[in-house]
Amino acid sequence: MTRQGDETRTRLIRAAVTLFQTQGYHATGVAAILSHVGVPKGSLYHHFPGGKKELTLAAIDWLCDEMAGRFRRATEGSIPAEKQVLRLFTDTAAWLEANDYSQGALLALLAQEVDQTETELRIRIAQAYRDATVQLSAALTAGGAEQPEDLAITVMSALDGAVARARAQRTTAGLHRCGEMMAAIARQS
Amino acid sequence: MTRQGDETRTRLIRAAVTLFQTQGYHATGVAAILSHVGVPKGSLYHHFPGGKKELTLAAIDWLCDEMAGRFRRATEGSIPAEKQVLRLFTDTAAWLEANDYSQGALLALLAQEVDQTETELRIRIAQAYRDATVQLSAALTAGGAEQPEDLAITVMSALDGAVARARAQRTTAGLHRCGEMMAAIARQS
DNA sequence: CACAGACTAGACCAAACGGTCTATTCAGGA
DNA sequence: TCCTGAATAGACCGTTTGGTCTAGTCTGTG
Repeated sequence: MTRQGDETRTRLIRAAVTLFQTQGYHATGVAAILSHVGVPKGSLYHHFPGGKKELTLAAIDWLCDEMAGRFRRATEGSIPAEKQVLRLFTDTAAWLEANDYSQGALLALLAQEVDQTETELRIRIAQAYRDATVQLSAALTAGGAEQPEDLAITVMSALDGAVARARAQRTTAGLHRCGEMMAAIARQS
Repeated sequence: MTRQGDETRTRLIRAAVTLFQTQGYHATGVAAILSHVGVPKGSLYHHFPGGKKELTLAAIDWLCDEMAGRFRRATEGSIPAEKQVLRLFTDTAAWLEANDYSQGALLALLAQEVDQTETELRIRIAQAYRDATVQLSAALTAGGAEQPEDLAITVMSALDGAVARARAQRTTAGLHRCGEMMAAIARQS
């Protein structure tokens, strides 16, 4: 099997995720991704003949897997839904602070940035939303939530929106206040 | 007073808001804004010597005024907070459908797209968030909410996040489900 | 050792980007 | 009427964009 090749491939994907999350899709040129990885153009178009678009699709898949893993891990301990929700917000807040607000909510970003005519990308993003919802919903069910799917959708939406606000204000205060309110819903539902 | 001039100025701002909302900041070139208004480059740089950045600042201010007006109007009738929240979501859903999901949550978009080093823009966006929160908070207080500010932050965040999801999925289902959950919080808080 | 395919390397391209600059048109006051 | 400054008009500039293409370099296998 290709060793060096696969390594380069995943490094490109991870760089794309990182850079898309910091500045968005359109602001991130392929040159930036390349220089971030330290790889010439030929490599990118070897691994992703479809160019930036194909790399983006791979990046969405990668993110999807990561979110799924994160939610699945939350299920294992049978933590109460309320705790799960609260932790989702506090963890995200800590993550934002740790990287000085340079990262963000990738799905929400792409969902709004990507042109509606780019059907392939749009559908993949929609699918990622669905997958994440299913995973989180399962975790919340295990945590005793009553309306797990509605709760999952609401929590994810609030989280995405709160991340955007936090980045502009460079404070996680709103994220924490939002998290407590959402935890309160989880307690009663 | 300049008549034609001011007209062109506001048309440029409105076009910027519309286009930023559909494709984001970086995907919208000045040429696109110009051709949307039907005005040559000279006019833009006459009214906004600072170029794209200055136009964006004006666009944020414009949006800020519109949001403020919208929330202030909600205060007038002393509508229960629960109804206000629900209507915020249903109105937004209707708006999204009406323009075929071409528009979106501008503040959230800019907050995540704009580089952290662009301090001036970032601060203006943060200020817009604050202003909107104060206005919505006031409306919710008039509607009998107990923790109006926390509720305002949470509702705004959920709304922004739900809009992003709705655009990717081209459905307002999530928006409505999210809206009902948020209305439930408003009822109890 | 040799060869085939995976992979790297970067020069090169047309198009589009934000922005500058000069020329021209237009309206209102002296 | 003439003049002045606001406003329009668009050619033009250097840079950067995503993408192509041709060479060259590894590496595992026969």
